[in-house]
Amino acid sequence: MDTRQRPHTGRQRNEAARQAILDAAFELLGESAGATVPVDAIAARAGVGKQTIYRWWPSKYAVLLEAILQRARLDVPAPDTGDLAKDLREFLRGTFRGARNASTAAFLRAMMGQAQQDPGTAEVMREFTASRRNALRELLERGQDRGELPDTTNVDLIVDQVYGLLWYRLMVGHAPLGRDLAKELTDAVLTQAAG
Amino acid sequence: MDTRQRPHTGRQRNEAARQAILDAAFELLGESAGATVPVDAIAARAGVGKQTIYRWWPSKYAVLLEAILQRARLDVPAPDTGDLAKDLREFLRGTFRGARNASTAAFLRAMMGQAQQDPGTAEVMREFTASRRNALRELLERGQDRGELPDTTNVDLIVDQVYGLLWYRLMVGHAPLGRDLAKELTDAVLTQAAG
DNA sequence: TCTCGTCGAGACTCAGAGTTTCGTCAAGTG
DNA sequence: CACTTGACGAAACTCTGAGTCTCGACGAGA
Repeated sequence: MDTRQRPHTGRQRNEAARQAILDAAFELLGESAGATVPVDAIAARAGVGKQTIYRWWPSKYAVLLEAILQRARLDVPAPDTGDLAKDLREFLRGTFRGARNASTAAFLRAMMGQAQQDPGTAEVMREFTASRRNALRELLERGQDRGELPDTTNVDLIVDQVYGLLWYRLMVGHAPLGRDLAKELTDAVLTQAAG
Repeated sequence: MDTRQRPHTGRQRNEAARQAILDAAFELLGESAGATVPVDAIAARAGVGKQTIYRWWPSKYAVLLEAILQRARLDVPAPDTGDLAKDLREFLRGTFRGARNASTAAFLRAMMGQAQQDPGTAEVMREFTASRRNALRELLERGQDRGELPDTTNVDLIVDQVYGLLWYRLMVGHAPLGRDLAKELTDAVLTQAAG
Protein backbone atom coordinates (compact mmCIF):
# COMPACT_ATOMS: atom_id res chain seq x y z
CA MET A 1 0.00 0.00 0.00
CA ASP A 2 1.27 3.39 -0.96
CA THR A 3 1.13 5.66 2.09
CA ARG A 4 3.17 8.46 0.53
CA GLN A 5 1.79 11.95 0.54
CA ARG A 6 0.27 13.27 -2.63
CA PRO A 7 3.14 14.82 -4.64
CA HIS A 8 3.64 18.55 -4.47
CA THR A 9 1.75 20.61 -7.00
CA GLY A 10 1.17 24.32 -7.35
CA ARG A 11 3.53 27.22 -7.36
CA GLN A 12 6.84 26.56 -5.62
CA ARG A 13 8.65 28.44 -2.93
CA ASN A 14 10.38 31.54 -4.18
CA GLU A 15 14.05 31.17 -3.27
CA ALA A 16 14.81 34.79 -4.11
CA ALA A 17 12.17 35.96 -1.65
CA ARG A 18 13.63 33.71 1.03
CA GLN A 19 17.10 35.16 0.58
CA ALA A 20 15.75 38.72 0.37
CA ILE A 21 14.01 38.24 3.72
CA LEU A 22 17.16 36.95 5.38
CA ASP A 23 19.24 39.78 3.93
CA ALA A 24 16.70 42.43 4.93
CA ALA A 25 16.47 41.06 8.46
CA PHE A 26 20.21 41.13 8.89
CA GLU A 27 20.63 44.59 7.42
CA LEU A 28 17.84 46.20 9.40
CA LEU A 29 19.03 44.71 12.65
CA GLY A 30 22.50 46.00 11.96
CA GLU A 31 21.13 49.48 11.31
CA SER A 32 18.73 49.42 14.23
CA ALA A 33 21.19 50.68 16.87
CA GLY A 34 19.51 48.54 19.46
CA ALA A 35 15.94 49.56 18.67
CA THR A 36 13.28 46.99 17.87
CA VAL A 37 12.98 45.96 14.23
CA PRO A 38 9.31 45.44 13.30
CA VAL A 39 8.45 42.49 11.10
CA ASP A 40 6.60 44.86 8.81
CA ALA A 41 9.87 46.69 8.17
CA ILE A 42 11.63 43.46 7.26
CA ALA A 43 8.84 42.54 4.88
CA ALA A 44 8.87 46.00 3.30
CA ARG A 45 12.64 46.04 2.85
CA ALA A 46 12.53 42.58 1.30
CA GLY A 47 9.64 43.60 -0.96
CA VAL A 48 7.56 40.79 0.42
CA GLY A 49 4.21 40.26 2.13
CA LYS A 50 4.35 39.67 5.87
CA GLN A 51 2.53 36.40 5.43
CA THR A 52 5.37 35.11 3.26
CA ILE A 53 7.57 35.45 6.33
CA TYR A 54 5.16 33.70 8.66
CA ARG A 55 4.48 30.98 6.11
CA TRP A 56 8.04 29.73 6.40
CA TRP A 57 9.25 30.77 9.83
CA PRO A 58 7.43 30.37 13.14
CA SER A 59 8.51 33.74 14.54
CA LYS A 60 10.52 36.83 13.82
CA TYR A 61 13.41 35.46 15.81
CA ALA A 62 13.55 32.26 13.81
CA VAL A 63 14.16 34.44 10.77
CA LEU A 64 16.89 36.34 12.54
CA LEU A 65 18.50 33.13 13.71
CA GLU A 66 18.65 31.69 10.21
CA ALA A 67 20.04 34.95 8.92
CA ILE A 68 22.89 34.96 11.39
CA LEU A 69 23.65 31.25 11.12
CA GLN A 70 24.00 31.61 7.39
CA ARG A 71 26.73 34.17 7.94
CA ALA A 72 28.40 32.67 10.98
CA ARG A 73 29.06 29.49 9.05
CA LEU A 74 31.10 31.43 6.53
CA ASP A 75 32.80 33.76 8.98
CA VAL A 76 34.27 31.33 11.45
CA PRO A 77 35.35 27.99 10.06
CA ALA A 78 36.88 25.70 12.67
CA PRO A 79 40.54 25.17 11.76
CA ASP A 80 42.22 21.79 12.24
CA THR A 81 45.95 22.03 11.60
CA GLY A 82 47.06 19.55 14.24
CA ASP A 83 48.46 22.32 16.43
CA LEU A 84 46.16 23.34 19.29
CA ALA A 85 47.64 26.78 19.91
CA LYS A 86 47.46 27.64 16.24
CA ASP A 87 43.91 26.30 15.83
CA LEU A 88 42.70 28.11 18.93
CA ARG A 89 44.27 31.42 18.01
CA GLU A 90 42.84 31.27 14.52
CA PHE A 91 39.38 30.29 15.76
CA LEU A 92 39.29 33.12 18.27
CA ARG A 93 40.64 35.59 15.76
CA GLY A 94 37.78 34.74 13.39
CA THR A 95 35.22 34.81 16.19
CA PHE A 96 36.26 38.22 17.49
CA ARG A 97 36.57 39.63 14.01
CA GLY A 98 32.97 38.60 13.37
CA ALA A 99 31.83 40.21 16.61
CA ARG A 100 33.62 43.44 15.76
CA ASN A 101 31.42 43.86 12.70
CA ALA A 102 28.89 46.49 13.70
CA SER A 103 25.90 44.81 12.06
CA THR A 104 26.75 41.43 13.49
CA ALA A 105 27.29 42.90 16.93
CA ALA A 106 24.00 44.79 16.87
CA PHE A 107 22.27 41.66 15.72
CA LEU A 108 23.74 39.46 18.42
CA ARG A 109 22.95 41.98 21.14
CA ALA A 110 19.37 42.33 19.99
CA MET A 111 18.87 38.57 19.86
CA MET A 112 20.35 37.92 23.27
CA GLY A 113 18.39 40.82 24.72
CA GLN A 114 15.16 39.51 23.30
CA ALA A 115 16.00 36.04 24.57
CA GLN A 116 15.82 37.40 28.12
CA GLN A 117 12.11 38.10 27.81
CA ASP A 118 10.84 35.76 25.10
CA PRO A 119 11.06 32.00 25.69
CA GLY A 120 11.01 31.24 21.97
CA THR A 121 14.00 33.42 21.30
CA ALA A 122 15.70 31.99 24.35
CA GLU A 123 15.41 28.51 22.87
CA VAL A 124 16.77 29.73 19.57
CA MET A 125 19.73 31.35 21.28
CA ARG A 126 20.45 28.23 23.29
CA GLU A 127 20.76 26.36 20.01
CA PHE A 128 22.88 29.01 18.39
CA THR A 129 25.29 29.37 21.28
CA ALA A 130 25.46 25.59 21.67
CA SER A 131 26.60 25.23 18.08
CA ARG A 132 29.38 27.76 18.68
CA ARG A 133 30.41 26.13 21.95
CA ASN A 134 30.55 22.75 20.25
CA ALA A 135 32.90 24.07 17.59
CA LEU A 136 35.26 25.36 20.26
CA ARG A 137 34.91 22.32 22.48
CA GLU A 138 35.78 19.95 19.65
CA LEU A 139 38.81 22.02 18.81
CA LEU A 140 40.01 21.77 22.41
CA GLU A 141 39.23 18.08 22.66
CA ARG A 142 41.25 17.36 19.56
CA GLY A 143 44.18 18.97 21.34
CA GLN A 144 43.40 16.87 24.40
CA ASP A 145 43.42 13.69 22.29
CA ARG A 146 46.83 14.63 20.94
CA GLY A 147 48.09 15.07 24.48
CA GLU A 148 48.51 18.83 24.21
CA LEU A 149 46.21 19.27 27.20
CA PRO A 150 45.86 17.10 30.29
CA ASP A 151 42.80 14.84 30.40
CA THR A 152 41.78 16.56 33.61
CA THR A 153 41.22 19.90 31.93
CA ASN A 154 37.69 21.21 32.43
CA VAL A 155 36.93 22.01 28.82
CA ASP A 156 33.40 23.24 29.43
CA LEU A 157 34.65 25.79 31.94
CA ILE A 158 37.16 27.17 29.46
CA VAL A 159 34.59 27.31 26.68
CA ASP A 160 32.19 29.28 28.86
CA GLN A 161 34.94 31.64 29.97
CA VAL A 162 35.81 32.41 26.36
CA TYR A 163 32.28 32.95 25.09
CA GLY A 164 31.40 34.59 28.37
CA LEU A 165 34.08 37.21 27.85
CA LEU A 166 32.89 37.79 24.30
CA TRP A 167 29.22 38.19 25.18
CA TYR A 168 29.90 40.19 28.32
CA ARG A 169 31.89 42.83 26.47
CA LEU A 170 29.40 42.76 23.63
CA MET A 171 26.42 43.38 25.88
CA VAL A 172 27.88 45.73 28.49
CA GLY A 173 30.08 47.63 26.07
CA HIS A 174 32.61 48.73 28.69
CA ALA A 175 35.64 47.41 26.76
CA PRO A 176 36.35 46.70 23.10
CA LEU A 177 36.85 43.33 21.47
CA GLY A 178 40.27 44.43 20.27
CA ARG A 179 42.49 42.82 17.69
CA ASP A 180 45.00 41.60 20.26
CA LEU A 181 42.37 39.89 22.32
CA ALA A 182 42.47 36.61 20.39
CA LYS A 183 46.17 36.18 21.09
CA GLU A 184 45.96 37.25 24.74
CA LEU A 185 43.03 34.99 25.38
CA THR A 186 44.68 32.05 23.62
CA ASP A 187 47.74 32.38 25.85
CA ALA A 188 45.63 32.81 28.96
CA VAL A 189 43.45 29.82 28.21
CA LEU A 190 46.35 27.51 27.37
CA THR A 191 48.17 28.53 30.53
CA GLN A 192 45.09 27.82 32.57
CA ALA A 193 44.39 24.51 30.84
CA ALA A 194 47.95 23.26 31.16
CA GLY A 195 47.26 23.33 34.90
CA MET B 1 13.27 88.00 47.24
CA ASP B 2 11.96 84.60 48.09
CA THR B 3 12.38 82.33 45.08
CA ARG B 4 11.52 79.15 46.94
CA GLN B 5 8.77 76.95 45.62
CA ARG B 6 5.41 77.16 47.25
CA PRO B 7 5.46 74.70 50.17
CA HIS B 8 3.87 71.31 49.63
CA THR B 9 0.17 71.12 50.25
CA GLY B 10 -2.36 68.38 49.67
CA ARG B 11 -2.19 64.72 50.46
CA GLN B 12 1.33 63.31 50.86
CA ARG B 13 3.03 60.40 49.17
CA ASN B 14 1.97 57.07 50.56
CA GLU B 15 5.13 55.31 51.72
CA ALA B 16 3.30 52.01 52.16
CA ALA B 17 2.24 52.11 48.52
CA ARG B 18 5.81 52.79 47.44
CA GLN B 19 7.13 49.79 49.32
CA ALA B 20 4.25 47.59 48.14
CA ILE B 21 5.12 48.44 44.53
CA LEU B 22 8.79 47.56 45.00
CA ASP B 23 7.89 44.31 46.76
CA ALA B 24 5.36 43.33 44.11
CA ALA B 25 7.81 44.09 41.31
CA PHE B 26 10.49 41.96 42.88
CA GLU B 27 8.16 39.07 43.65
CA LEU B 28 6.53 38.96 40.24
CA LEU B 29 9.87 39.10 38.48
CA GLY B 30 11.05 36.20 40.55
CA GLU B 31 7.95 34.19 39.69
CA SER B 32 7.94 35.15 36.02
CA ALA B 33 10.30 32.41 34.79
CA GLY B 34 11.68 34.73 32.18
CA ALA B 35 8.34 35.92 30.82
CA THR B 36 7.46 39.59 30.64
CA VAL B 37 5.96 41.12 33.77
CA PRO B 38 3.23 43.61 32.79
CA VAL B 39 3.07 46.83 34.72
CA ASP B 40 -0.62 46.16 35.28
CA ALA B 41 0.29 43.00 37.13
CA ILE B 42 2.69 44.86 39.39
CA ALA B 43 0.02 47.46 40.14
CA ALA B 44 -2.60 44.80 40.82
CA ARG B 45 -0.33 42.80 43.12
CA ALA B 46 0.60 45.96 45.01
CA GLY B 47 -3.08 46.97 45.24
CA VAL B 48 -2.26 50.23 43.54
CA GLY B 49 -3.33 52.19 40.49
CA LYS B 50 -0.99 52.08 37.54
CA GLN B 51 -0.74 55.84 37.56
CA THR B 52 0.69 55.70 41.05
CA ILE B 53 3.63 53.82 39.56
CA TYR B 54 4.15 56.22 36.68
CA ARG B 55 3.76 59.21 38.99
CA TRP B 56 6.96 58.27 40.79
CA TRP B 57 9.05 56.26 38.34
CA PRO B 58 9.80 57.12 34.70
CA SER B 59 9.53 53.53 33.44
CA LYS B 60 8.94 49.96 34.47
CA TYR B 61 12.68 49.32 34.56
CA ALA B 62 13.31 52.17 36.94
CA VAL B 63 10.97 50.42 39.36
CA LEU B 64 12.73 47.10 38.91
CA LEU B 65 16.13 48.70 39.39
CA GLU B 66 15.13 50.33 42.66
CA ALA B 67 13.57 47.08 43.81
CA ILE B 68 16.73 45.06 43.27
CA LEU B 69 19.13 47.68 44.56
CA GLN B 70 17.17 47.80 47.79
CA ARG B 71 17.84 44.09 48.27
CA ALA B 72 21.32 43.76 46.76
CA ARG B 73 22.85 46.16 49.26
CA LEU B 74 23.56 43.34 51.71
CA ASP B 75 24.93 40.81 49.22
CA VAL B 76 28.54 40.09 48.42
CA PRO B 77 30.86 42.11 50.60
CA ALA B 78 34.48 42.08 49.36
CA PRO B 79 36.65 40.06 51.78
CA ASP B 80 40.21 41.13 52.64
CA THR B 81 42.01 38.49 54.67
CA GLY B 82 45.47 38.96 53.22
CA ASP B 83 45.28 35.66 51.32
CA LEU B 84 44.38 36.06 47.66
CA ALA B 85 43.11 32.54 47.09
CA LYS B 86 40.90 32.73 50.15
CA ASP B 87 39.56 36.20 49.30
CA LEU B 88 38.87 35.24 45.72
CA ARG B 89 37.11 32.02 46.59
CA GLU B 90 34.95 33.75 49.15
CA PHE B 91 34.09 36.60 46.81
CA LEU B 92 33.10 34.25 44.01
CA ARG B 93 31.14 32.06 46.39
CA GLY B 94 29.08 35.04 47.49
CA THR B 95 28.66 36.28 43.94
CA PHE B 96 27.43 32.96 42.58
CA ARG B 97 25.20 32.39 45.55
CA GLY B 98 23.49 35.69 44.84
CA ALA B 99 23.08 34.80 41.18
CA ARG B 100 21.56 31.43 42.07
CA ASN B 101 18.67 33.16 43.80
CA ALA B 102 15.81 32.80 41.35
CA SER B 103 14.39 36.27 41.84
CA THR B 104 17.75 37.95 41.59
CA ALA B 105 18.66 35.95 38.50
CA ALA B 106 15.37 36.74 36.77
CA PHE B 107 15.83 40.37 37.60
CA LEU B 108 19.39 40.56 36.31
CA ARG B 109 18.43 38.81 33.10
CA ALA B 110 15.49 41.14 32.50
CA MET B 111 17.60 44.21 33.15
CA MET B 112 20.46 43.14 30.91
CA GLY B 113 17.98 42.19 28.21
CA GLN B 114 16.28 45.56 28.38
CA ALA B 115 19.68 47.26 28.30
CA GLN B 116 20.17 45.87 24.79
CA GLN B 117 17.34 47.98 23.44
CA ASP B 118 17.01 50.90 25.85
CA PRO B 119 19.96 53.32 26.20
CA GLY B 120 18.86 54.48 29.66
CA THR B 121 18.85 50.98 31.02
CA ALA B 122 22.15 50.32 29.27
CA GLU B 123 23.77 53.19 31.14
CA VAL B 124 22.39 51.93 34.43
CA MET B 125 23.77 48.47 33.74
CA ARG B 126 27.19 49.81 32.77
CA GLU B 127 27.38 51.49 36.16
CA PHE B 128 26.13 48.46 37.99
CA THR B 129 28.54 46.04 36.32
CA ALA B 130 31.43 48.50 36.69
CA SER B 131 30.96 48.58 40.43
CA ARG B 132 31.10 44.78 40.56
CA ARG B 133 34.18 44.64 38.34
CA ASN B 134 35.93 47.20 40.51
CA ALA B 135 35.35 45.13 43.62
CA LEU B 136 36.93 42.09 41.97
CA ARG B 137 39.76 44.07 40.39
CA GLU B 138 40.76 45.61 43.70
CA LEU B 139 40.77 42.21 45.31
CA LEU B 140 43.12 40.89 42.62
CA GLU B 141 45.35 43.97 42.74
CA ARG B 142 45.78 43.61 46.47
CA GLY B 143 47.11 40.11 45.76
CA GLN B 144 49.36 41.56 43.11
CA ASP B 145 50.73 44.13 45.57
CA ARG B 146 51.54 41.34 48.00
CA GLY B 147 53.43 39.51 45.26
CA GLU B 148 50.92 36.67 45.01
CA LEU B 149 50.50 37.43 41.32
CA PRO B 150 53.06 38.66 38.80
CA ASP B 151 52.87 42.32 37.85
CA THR B 152 52.40 41.27 34.25
CA THR B 153 49.04 39.64 34.95
CA ASN B 154 46.26 41.11 32.83
CA VAL B 155 43.79 41.73 35.62
CA ASP B 156 41.08 43.23 33.42
CA LEU B 157 41.08 40.15 31.22
CA ILE B 158 40.58 37.89 34.23
CA VAL B 159 37.82 40.09 35.63
CA ASP B 160 35.94 39.97 32.34
CA GLN B 161 36.44 36.23 32.06
CA VAL B 162 34.90 35.73 35.50
CA TYR B 163 31.91 38.04 35.09
CA GLY B 164 31.60 36.90 31.50
CA LEU B 165 31.17 33.32 32.62
CA LEU B 166 28.61 34.38 35.21
CA TRP B 167 26.49 36.47 32.85
CA TYR B 168 26.84 34.04 29.97
CA ARG B 169 25.44 31.15 31.97
CA LEU B 170 22.83 33.43 33.49
CA MET B 171 21.56 34.62 30.15
CA VAL B 172 21.90 31.50 28.03
CA GLY B 173 20.88 29.09 30.75
CA HIS B 174 22.68 26.09 29.25
CA ALA B 175 24.59 25.28 32.43
CA PRO B 176 23.97 25.93 36.12
CA LEU B 177 25.93 28.24 38.38
CA GLY B 178 26.71 25.30 40.64
CA ARG B 179 28.06 25.37 44.16
CA ASP B 180 31.45 24.00 43.10
CA LEU B 181 31.91 26.67 40.47
CA ALA B 182 33.45 29.23 42.81
CA LYS B 183 36.23 26.84 43.77
CA GLU B 184 36.86 25.58 40.24
CA LEU B 185 36.97 29.07 38.86
CA THR B 186 39.26 30.28 41.63
CA ASP B 187 41.76 27.53 40.84
CA ALA B 188 41.49 28.14 37.11
CA VAL B 189 41.97 31.86 37.43
CA LEU B 190 44.94 31.60 39.78
CA THR B 191 46.63 29.04 37.52
CA GLN B 192 46.16 31.32 34.56
CA ALA B 193 47.31 34.42 36.42
CA ALA B 194 50.42 32.72 37.82
CA GLY B 195 51.22 32.16 34.13
C1' DT C 1 -14.09 74.78 55.07
C1' DC C 2 -11.40 75.28 51.11
C1' DT C 3 -7.42 74.01 48.19
C1' DC C 4 -4.19 71.01 46.31
C1' DG C 5 -1.88 66.82 45.38
C1' DT C 6 -2.31 62.16 46.30
C1' DC C 7 -4.99 57.81 45.75
C1' DG C 8 -7.36 53.59 43.09
C1' DA C 9 -9.66 52.66 39.03
C1' DG C 10 -10.25 52.21 34.45
C1' DA C 11 -10.64 53.91 29.75
C1' DC C 12 -7.56 55.34 26.38
C1' DT C 13 -3.55 55.68 22.68
C1' DC C 14 0.18 53.59 20.49
C1' DA C 15 3.36 50.02 18.73
C1' DG C 16 4.53 45.66 17.34
C1' DA C 17 3.73 40.35 16.88
C1' DG C 18 1.23 37.22 14.65
C1' DT C 19 -3.40 35.81 11.89
C1' DT C 20 -6.80 35.93 8.38
C1' DT C 21 -8.55 37.10 3.98
C1' DC C 22 -8.36 38.18 -0.80
C1' DG C 23 -7.29 38.38 -5.57
C1' DT C 24 -3.32 36.97 -8.35
C1' DC C 25 0.27 34.20 -10.26
C1' DA C 26 2.90 30.01 -11.65
C1' DA C 27 4.20 24.93 -11.57
C1' DG C 28 2.53 20.33 -12.32
C1' DT C 29 -1.30 17.22 -14.38
C1' DG C 30 -4.39 15.58 -17.81
C1' DC D 1 -4.93 24.24 -23.28
C1' DA D 2 -7.81 23.88 -18.90
C1' DC D 3 -7.63 22.80 -14.21
C1' DT D 4 -5.89 22.28 -9.58
C1' DT D 5 -2.92 23.51 -6.00
C1' DG D 6 -0.24 26.28 -3.29
C1' DA D 7 2.85 30.42 -3.09
C1' DC D 8 2.65 35.28 -3.69
C1' DG D 9 1.91 40.71 -2.21
C1' DA D 10 -1.19 43.48 0.17
C1' DA D 11 -3.80 44.87 3.77
C1' DA D 12 -7.19 44.51 7.42
C1' DC D 13 -7.54 42.37 11.65
C1' DT D 14 -6.71 40.58 16.75
C1' DC D 15 -4.02 40.63 20.83
C1' DT D 16 -0.81 42.14 24.26
C1' DG D 17 1.68 45.33 26.90
C1' DA D 18 3.78 50.23 27.78
C1' DG D 19 2.61 54.48 28.98
C1' DT D 20 -1.17 58.55 29.26
C1' DC D 21 -5.36 60.76 30.65
C1' DT D 22 -9.40 61.48 33.34
C1' DC D 23 -12.35 60.77 37.15
C1' DG D 24 -14.33 60.95 41.81
C1' DA D 25 -12.56 60.25 46.50
C1' DC D 26 -9.59 61.29 50.23
C1' DG D 27 -6.43 63.67 53.40
C1' DA D 28 -3.04 67.24 55.04
C1' DG D 29 -2.27 72.05 55.52
C1' DA D 30 -4.07 76.87 55.52
